[in-house]
Amino acid sequence: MNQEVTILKALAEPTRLRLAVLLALNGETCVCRLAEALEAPQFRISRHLGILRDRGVVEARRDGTWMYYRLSEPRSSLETCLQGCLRECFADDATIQGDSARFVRGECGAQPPEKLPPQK
Amino acid sequence: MNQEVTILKALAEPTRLRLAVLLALNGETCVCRLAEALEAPQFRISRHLGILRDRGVVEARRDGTWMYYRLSEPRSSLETCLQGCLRECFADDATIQGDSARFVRGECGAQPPEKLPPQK
DNA sequence: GCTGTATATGTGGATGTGCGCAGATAAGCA
DNA sequence: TGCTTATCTGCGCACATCCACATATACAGC
Repeated sequence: MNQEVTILKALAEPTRLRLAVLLALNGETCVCRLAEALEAPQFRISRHLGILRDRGVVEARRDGTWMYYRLSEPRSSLETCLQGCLRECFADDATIQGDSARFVRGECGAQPPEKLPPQK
Repeated sequence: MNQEVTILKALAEPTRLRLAVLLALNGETCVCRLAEALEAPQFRISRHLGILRDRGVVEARRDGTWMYYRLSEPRSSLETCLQGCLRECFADDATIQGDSARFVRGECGAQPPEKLPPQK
């Protein structure tokens, strides 16, 4: 029960929900691209990714200077269900559409060469 | 997006999550039975049901002195998905099992005669 | 009207949460 | 070593949230 509440709390915040949806839709992504997509200052993105990681929603991988975040493997049926929601229930949302459009454009100056494998 | 965050916030609290699961599993229920099942003071149950109603998660019906609460019809794909989670993802949870056991026993002194139709 | 039962709400206090700023850390490279 | 880029974090402020207590409302029956 506490675990479930923790996960719901993690997603019940606009910045974190947008990050989780982007990661669900696009797989492993670096912080700077996420900051760009959300048009939010990098320290805010980093802070919220830290919270998501703390609560087991995402995992991180360092590659040189870059940090790549992705959704964790679900550890409960609730997590499985919620990840399904993230992928399927936000297609119509205007904010998410804007985030995705900026994500695709990806003006993020320094992309490390040929990384970013599509997740799973 | 705001709507979605509002609903997640509504469920991201232990008392409210337990209430929502009970309503998802048992349909329309009066406040006193919910208070019994959760072993929580009535004013706390009432307050949280008010919050859930405020955010569109549940609806209420008055019958004399009693108030009956039930889950609202889903208004978005996220709500549909979450109601599925409420029904299916908490069977193993110890807290929920305790709530359900007390709910079935239902020592709630005054039941209004032959009400409580199974939901939907 | 008055009384009792079921439910809701105003209040104050303690705790939690998100924000921005500024500065810290970490890795790559000259 | 020192400089740059990418990322993280300590701090203080503002505001939201949860709680328990006490009180208020709504209805039923006398």
